[in-house]
Formats: sequence, C-alpha cells, structure tokens
Amino acid sequence: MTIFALADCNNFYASCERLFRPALERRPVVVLSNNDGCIIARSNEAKALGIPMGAPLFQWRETLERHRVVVCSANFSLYGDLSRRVMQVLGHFSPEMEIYSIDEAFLGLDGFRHLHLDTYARQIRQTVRQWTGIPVSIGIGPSKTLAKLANVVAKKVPRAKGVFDLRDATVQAAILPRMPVAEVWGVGRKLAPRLAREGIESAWDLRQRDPAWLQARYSISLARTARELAGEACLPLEEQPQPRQQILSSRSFGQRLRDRAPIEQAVAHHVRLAWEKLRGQHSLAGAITVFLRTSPHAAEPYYGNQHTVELPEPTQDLARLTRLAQRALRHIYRKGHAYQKCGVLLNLCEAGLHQGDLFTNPSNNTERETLHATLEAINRRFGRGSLRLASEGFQTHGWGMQQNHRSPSYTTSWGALPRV
DNA sequence: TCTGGGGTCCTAGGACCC
DNA sequence: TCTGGGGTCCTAGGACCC
Repeated sequence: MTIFALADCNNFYASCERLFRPALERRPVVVLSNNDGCIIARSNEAKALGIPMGAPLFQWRETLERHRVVVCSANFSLYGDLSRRVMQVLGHFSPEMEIYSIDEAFLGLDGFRHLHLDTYARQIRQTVRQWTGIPVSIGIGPSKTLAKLANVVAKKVPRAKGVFDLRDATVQAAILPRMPVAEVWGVGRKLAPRLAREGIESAWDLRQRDPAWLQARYSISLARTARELAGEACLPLEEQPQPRQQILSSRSFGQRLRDRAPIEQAVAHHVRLAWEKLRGQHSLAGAITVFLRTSPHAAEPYYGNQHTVELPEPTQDLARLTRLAQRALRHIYRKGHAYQKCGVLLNLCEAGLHQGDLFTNPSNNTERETLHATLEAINRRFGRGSLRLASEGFQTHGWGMQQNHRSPSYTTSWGALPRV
C-alpha cells in the first residue's frame, strides 16, 4: 500500500496576514480578491460568522463592520514567499513531495511506514508552525483522494488536533458514510446535486458504486475518484511539475472602461506579465488570445469576445506579441460597452520541439535575446516594470487595481520590513 | 456602485479522411 | 421511402481545483 500525506495550511492567506500582526490573533480576519472584489480567505472566527467563500465584499460590508472583522487586500508576494518557506520545511520530512498548490503539498510516506505516522505527522505540523508561524493540518491515506478527505477531518474534528489517518478500513467505514459527497476532491458544485438525485449523498455511497457504471454515466474522472475512495491509488505523486501548457494574465479593471485606449494599455500590460512568466519557464508561445468582456452581473446585456492569433513559428518576442495582441483587441473591441475585464492567454510550445521555416533569420533571434536579457537585467535592478514598452502607458489610468487594505510586503521588500 | 485569477482535464460534436 | 462504416483530429465549452 502506498501512503500519501496531504499537508494543507489552515486559512492560508488569513494566517499569513496574522503572522506579522499578532494583534489579529483570535480576531476574525478576511482576505479579499484582487480589486477588493470577493472574500477569498477567512480565519476560523470569520467562518463562524457565516461568511462564505467567494462572497462579494459589498454584500457583507455591514456584517464585517458590526463584528469588527479585519479586512485585508490580497498580498500575493507575501503569500508566495511564505508558501515557499512552508514547502521548504515540509521537504525536510520526505524525499517525495508534490507541491499541489500555494498552500498544499502531498508527501509520499512509503519509506516511513515503520514509524508511528500519527506521531510523525504531528512532528511535521509542529515544525512548520515553529519555523514559519503557519498552522497546517495533515491527512494520511492510501490514495490522494483519501488523504484529502483525511485532511478535512483533521481540520473539522477538534479531537483530531490537526492530524488524521484514514488508512485503516474500519476507520474508513466509520468516516466515509458521514462525509457529504461534496467534500470529496473532484466533486464540485454541479456534480454534487446530480449525484444526490441518484442517491449518492456520502463519500461512502460514491465508493460503493461500480466504477464502470460511473464512467458510462458521468466521466472517467469520477470513476477514478470512486476507486481512490476505495483505497486504490490511481493518481500518482507527481514530483516533477509538468510544464505549463498555457499562461494567462487577466484582471478586472479598477473601474469600468468604455474607450479603447486604456484597454490597449491594459492588454499591453498583460502581455508583459505573461511574457515574464514565459521567459521564467523558458518556453515559446505558439498562439496568443486576447479576450474582453463586460461584467456578467451588470444590468446591460453581456458582451464578451475573444480572438486568437496563431504564430507562424513559436516566439518569445515581447514587441511582436504585444503588436499581435493589439491587433486581436481591434477585432473584438466594440464601442458602447462598459468593459470590466480583459486578459491575454499564451498557448505554449515546448522549446526546441518545433520545426523552423526556411526564411527565419537566426541572427534576428540573437538580437532579440540580447534585448530581452537587457530588459530583464534592468528590471531586476530597478524593480519590476521599471523599463517597459510605451504601449503600456505611463499611468494605470482606470485599469489599475483597487487595493484599499493592503498589508506591507514584509518579507519581499526592504522598505516594508517590520519594525520591532 | 461594488461579484478574483490562474490553471487542468474531459467530453461532445463537427470537420475531415478513406 | 430509401442515404455506409470506421476512424482521427481539433475546438469550444464545461467542470473541476485552489
């Protein structure tokens, strides 16, 4: 039997905000999405007030004020840095680790089966807490799906004190029937009600169904989930992160935009952000898509559109990508709408795998490479975005983000070091 | 007034082939 | 009235994840 552990940070973003502001301890804390739009993280105290995940801020403002909830704008450079530290500590405890998201990692514990794993997990938890200040919970199981489910128990049941082991069949038989199917990894908003109508209400119900039947009626993924719930490890630990297939940069505007000019700037900006990631992972873009839309919640009729330009040969050329993106924008922009959001999507090709054509001038690429490297060197020295294409504009006029409650970037910016 | 951003995978259906 | 059979590839859209 393979053994998986899932370590998942508790209320990660809220815990990060607390780290440098101990006064927030035991107080309800929420963290907002970009543009201060939605609530995307809540401390336990905030959850207890009934604030749901993803709730629009404006609908909850009154509750937040009444209970003196601490409201924070998202500070992803802080969370990213703390995540890196947590992962580093977790890495000490197993040679097999898959970083699954910003606040979660699977550990392979096969080599540790001689240990009392409950004790070992408590040791991991304690160490992460002591070395980073972030609380984590740990679930253990014979498959990733069961480890995930064990983690839910570890968080929810006070008696578990942050660690739960779901390897034992008797324990599974006791827990799974009480676990709503919606808690299962891979069962979401749409699937849960559909399953309920067929009498599948608990994780146990799902596990009892014939995988072949589930595959025919639903999908191969759900069949796999049922197998995983039965203790069969179908999903391997993926230690090597797979190369990205696409890179997306998009954001709501700080306010609604009607004119094309500021949208052009925002598009140029997104091309650059996507390009930075592209360079970071040494890939090439084979196609670029630009999309633009109005708010789906507005009273006016919705308009959304997108346009894709295929590149004759894969490229990393920032100026070229920007030019193509502007052309794509012209295809989809219509006068008269109050736009809410735009974005740029790069479809990637694996570098070195493409067939060049007869007419590409290789010396041209060297020139571009020098230009890109210089651009990056300057921005490394003077700060991100110090040097950029003029098409981004000089001010983020109208499209810049709203962030009215941003905490300092304590760990990634010299100017924001905490004072003691 | 105000509703996130960044991903992956799967499926259905159409276009196309012989 | 009646209109093959077997296959591949691509894309859009949907569902899911955090």
